[in-house]
Amino acid sequence: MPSLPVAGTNPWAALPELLRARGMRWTPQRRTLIDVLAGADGHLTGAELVERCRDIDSTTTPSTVYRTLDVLEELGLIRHGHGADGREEFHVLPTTNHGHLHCATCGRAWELEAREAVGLVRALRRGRGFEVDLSHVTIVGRCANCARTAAPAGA
Amino acid sequence: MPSLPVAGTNPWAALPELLRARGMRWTPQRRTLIDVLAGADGHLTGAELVERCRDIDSTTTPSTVYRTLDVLEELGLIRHGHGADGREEFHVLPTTNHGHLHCATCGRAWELEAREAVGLVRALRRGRGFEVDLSHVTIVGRCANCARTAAPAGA
DNA sequence: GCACTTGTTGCAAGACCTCGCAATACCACC
DNA sequence: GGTGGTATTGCGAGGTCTTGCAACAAGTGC
Repeated sequence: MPSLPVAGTNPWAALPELLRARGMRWTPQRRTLIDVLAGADGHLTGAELVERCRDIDSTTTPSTVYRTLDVLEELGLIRHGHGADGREEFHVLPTTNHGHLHCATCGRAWELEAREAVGLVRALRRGRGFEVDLSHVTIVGRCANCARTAAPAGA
Repeated sequence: MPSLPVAGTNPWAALPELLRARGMRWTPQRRTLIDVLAGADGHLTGAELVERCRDIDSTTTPSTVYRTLDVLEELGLIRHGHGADGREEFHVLPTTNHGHLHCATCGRAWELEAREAVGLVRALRRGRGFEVDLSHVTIVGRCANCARTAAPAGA
């Protein structure tokens, strides 16, 4: 299980050590991706990440970025989920465990706080023994704005 | 909004009429897809559907299948969501509105019944005015089996 | 400082899905 | 049954992401 860096310190700074401690390596390509991640919090798609890495180092290849993202996720530094269109979305430094809300009409996204989902999480645990990974959850629907504008859905 | 065929009748049989009533057309390609859908209930990925259509008619092209699926979804005959890996999953004849539960470890999937999610749905409606589209929801986590086998997750 | 081990990279191929465009063929109407 | 409008198809190109493989280079020990 990921041993997260001490809270309060800059987790990116500790990454080279963290990698080496696990027999992994600190490479220029990884540094590039970290630079991008450190400078951008919030939600990013895989493609965006690749593009920003290319801005810094034009030789960046997608496979390296995606593989490094896997590593970072294993270390607990990022989380990924899937947006409403199934595209990957990465979330930097998930200090609070949360899911996502996605409006199918306007495309905007919000964070779904753990306390909002606690009922569902508990119900599934009790009823089925199912452990929800909230960070991976994307709830699709219609936001207040779009629900008002459009006619209410039939079903 | 979709005017569903009368409950109890075979909705596939009514499809040609339903299409024509909307100025749409009944084509051999669509018939092929319907044959596949009628013979397979449950959850299917887009790729699976394409493949099965090719078994019947080897000239089937993916774009046609995906476009027909869009049409069928508009008519309310199928629903699509995204599995844990972000791949599209189609659900045939959604008689009950439900979401999906997906185990990230073993890959199995279950249906998430509306009553299990009612708390979340209500909370989001009250708190944010957000209307959840349950059929599009996939909750990822670990099923009872896998949760028992593996060490419990840290967070 | 140098050689070695092996984790990483970059490439190429491929899977899945989308989109624009020209050709086709459904089907409403006469 | 023939005709015409237009929904639909098939193709090709493109975008996102994954995987296998050979070559490379980070970090270790001498």
